[in-house]
Amino acid sequence: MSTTEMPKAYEAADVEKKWYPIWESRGYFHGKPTEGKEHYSVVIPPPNVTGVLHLGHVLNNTLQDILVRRHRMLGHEVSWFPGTDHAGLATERKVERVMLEKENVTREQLGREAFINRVWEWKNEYGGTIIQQLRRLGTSCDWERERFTMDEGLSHAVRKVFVELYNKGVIYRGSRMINWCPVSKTALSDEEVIYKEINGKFYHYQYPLSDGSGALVIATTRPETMFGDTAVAVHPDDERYQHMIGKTVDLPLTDRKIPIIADFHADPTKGTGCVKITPAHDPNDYEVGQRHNLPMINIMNPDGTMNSRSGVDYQGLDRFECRKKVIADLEKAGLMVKIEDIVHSVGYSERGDVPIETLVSEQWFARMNELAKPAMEAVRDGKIKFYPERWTKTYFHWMENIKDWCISRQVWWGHRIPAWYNDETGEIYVGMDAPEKNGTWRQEEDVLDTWFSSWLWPFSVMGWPEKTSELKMFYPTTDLVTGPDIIFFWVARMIMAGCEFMDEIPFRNVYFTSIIRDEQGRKLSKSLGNSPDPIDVINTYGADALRFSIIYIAPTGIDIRYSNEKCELGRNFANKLWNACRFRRLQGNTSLAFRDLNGIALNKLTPDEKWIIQRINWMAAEVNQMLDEYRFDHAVHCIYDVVWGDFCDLFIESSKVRLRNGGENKEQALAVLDFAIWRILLLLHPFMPYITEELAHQMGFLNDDESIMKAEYPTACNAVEIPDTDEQLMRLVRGKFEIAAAGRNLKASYDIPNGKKADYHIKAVNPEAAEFLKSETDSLTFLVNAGNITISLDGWDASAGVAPSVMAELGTIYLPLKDLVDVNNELKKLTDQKKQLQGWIKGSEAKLSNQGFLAKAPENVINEAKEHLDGLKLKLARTEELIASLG
RNA sequence: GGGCGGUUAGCUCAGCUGGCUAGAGCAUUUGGUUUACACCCAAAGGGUCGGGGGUUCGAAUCCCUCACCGCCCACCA
Repeated sequence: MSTTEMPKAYEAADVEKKWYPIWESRGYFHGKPTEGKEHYSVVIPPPNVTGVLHLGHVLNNTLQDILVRRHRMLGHEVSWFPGTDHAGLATERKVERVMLEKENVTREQLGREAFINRVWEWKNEYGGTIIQQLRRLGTSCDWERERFTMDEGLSHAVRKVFVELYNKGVIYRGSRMINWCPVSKTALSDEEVIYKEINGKFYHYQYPLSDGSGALVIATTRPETMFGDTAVAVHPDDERYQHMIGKTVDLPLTDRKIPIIADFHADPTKGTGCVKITPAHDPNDYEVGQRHNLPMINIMNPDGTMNSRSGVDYQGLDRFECRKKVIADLEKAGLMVKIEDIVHSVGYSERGDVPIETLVSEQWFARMNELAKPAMEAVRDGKIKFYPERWTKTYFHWMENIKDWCISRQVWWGHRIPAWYNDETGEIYVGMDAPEKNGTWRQEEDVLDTWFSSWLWPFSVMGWPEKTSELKMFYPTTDLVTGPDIIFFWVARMIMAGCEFMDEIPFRNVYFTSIIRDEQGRKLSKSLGNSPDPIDVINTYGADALRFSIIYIAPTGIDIRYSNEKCELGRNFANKLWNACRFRRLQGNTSLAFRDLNGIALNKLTPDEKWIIQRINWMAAEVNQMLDEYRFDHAVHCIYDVVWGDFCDLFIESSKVRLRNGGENKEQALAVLDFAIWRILLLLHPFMPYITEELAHQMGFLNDDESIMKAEYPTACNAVEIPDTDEQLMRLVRGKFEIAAAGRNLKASYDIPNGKKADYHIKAVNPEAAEFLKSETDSLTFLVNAGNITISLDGWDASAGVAPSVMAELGTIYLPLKDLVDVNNELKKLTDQKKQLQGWIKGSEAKLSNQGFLAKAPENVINEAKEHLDGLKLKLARTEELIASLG
């Protein structure tokens, strides 16, 4: 135990720096598979290896750390599997950008192999940033088990899964309509496309009939795609165009003729009812093309410029430049009819932030509908539970409509698809390693979608496909904590992968975190500049303060409005706790024995002491229950209220009397303080790991080689039973504090400084209250900072001077003020009070004379209502008495 | 178009399966050098619980409906 004086204010920085390395080096974070022990495990949602910590990570990882630390203290064998994600496209683009800025080199100039080496170098140098930042937060990850999605082991798992699914026919290669990002020049999955409402134009223009009998007017938002048109469609039942079906039109700006076809896709109520069909560049048109056997003309290069099929005048133009030229040329040709303003949604690439192109391309896909079935069942059966439960709805909706997953990406950084082509024979070989057969084999250039490794994470981190003891003891994991934004990307796919490859769900509970927004409700983003750096916050307020605050303000299931100032709450709380401990230290005699009330005769405890022990017991039960229900914010509120409101404001204050008096009482008081503090520190540790560890040592509760991390977590089961502690006693203690507050209130109302001692009289409501209050006179005198307090069953004798009063549960407290009080004022106050009481009584009586209420309300509610009415009547009587005494 | 969430004090939010006079923090006002803490203490003011309807003895809470805000999915040639 340190013997140095505790500073007046808690300084987080030094404490945090001190403890983390101690915990880590002593191996406290490491979980070992152990037969016969209860195991608890969590896998981290692996942050991007290029990432830096943001508040989303803070919330997410604090929640996991709370779960993990608590389970460790409950005596379970715990492992929190950490790691990072290679984040294919994101990382590739980041390194590319740095290379371009610093050396003016593109990845193409460098070549595939050299570029990949560069990414590895970059990863090795900067990839640890977020991992170090997580340590600052205090997360107790099992770092010995840290993994990276492109580790050899995990890559092996990816290849194995790919080969297996290919052999089962789940994975196939095919030419399909996909989402294409012209900036990243790669295919994207449907989930990587973000739709934005944008202001656009709706162009109406003519396609002249080839026989010269007139023209069709079509309407489109994308005129530049007309070079890929292979038909114009009208609805089969559309009267206006019946006679034209089967004819052809001259496609303007080209020398092609295209047919007019009848297809129900054409909506007579939209635009002109005529729609141009571009099968190679629009999903709906693709379907129409399939139905009518239309040719597909791809008119675009991978970078979004027009190719030679667009004609010499347009080829090479960017798609949006081309649009302008097409419009101008149509106008020149006199074919443009009108241009309308329109708001429509356009798909954007998540990474490139440019409009994507839908086009037909040769890609690798995974059929998901069969994989989805057992995964849906697992959630439907309750084997996997979602918190909040409503997210199951989103899950089912997606799973029921699941589409094939485009898993190939035209980037270099990632798991290269284990497929080889023989150009001579046209064979395709898919296997764990390159084919040894004769002939020239060329490996597939594409890599897999990042999520194709993430979906294996819960078992690949444990060494799958090897049959490891980790898998045996830690799989399935218990809890998963993640954001609802990746329910499709990750959560659903992990469930499918677990069911498919492990024949077992990957986790039992999924807790979906809130999304953090700024004070105006906007999403946090770098470009808006409204995304605070958590490391700055930690430096300013402390990691514990950040953790505590963010949980305190995070409602379950709805968005959080965050601002740095809100961390003051956690900082202030930490400081409050620090000073409560500091107060205890200043009393001397810290003893290890006291933390467990050893050597203290429990039957001699004072009512206050019994009361605080009960409160602590209650808090322990409550916190555990709240955490079992994943109601983190409630758990934190509960601790805050009991520690600040009950322990500091009431108990510590009232204990000062006993401490001052010394003797046996003092030792007992110290022991109860120690007991309360120790339990508070234990309960709080998962939320505020640093300060609780520091204080546990400062207070002498632990030896230097011990840690609060390894102590037993308080629960309802290990609560301390205190003799002669019933509800009635609790009520009396509460009542005493209430009277004290009433006494202070009187001083404040009459502008008497609290520092000035004043005499009081208390009229107790009954002999029991009188007896109790008398036994607590010292305490009351101190709490009110009174001179002299008389307690009896009689009211204040007004002949001795006017005494304003306040009523409380246990009695009425009078502050005799002689000439300082205006009697009329007092009378008015009391008359108002009387009126108010009469109003309440009237309401209460009305309720109790309501036959319906008496007949239908449950008995306890009726009894409570009666007691309440009695209480009101008593107060009214007391009020009338007071009025009479003044009159 | 379909789904989900939100609307309670000036602000941010509690309020569980309906049941005493709807709570907390911040902010505001007032007072305070009581031997832990001004990152503090004491006290005060402030809400017809988004509108309307219904169920019920009783509704912030359950149902219907409308409005507004936000998110997700589908679609918008």
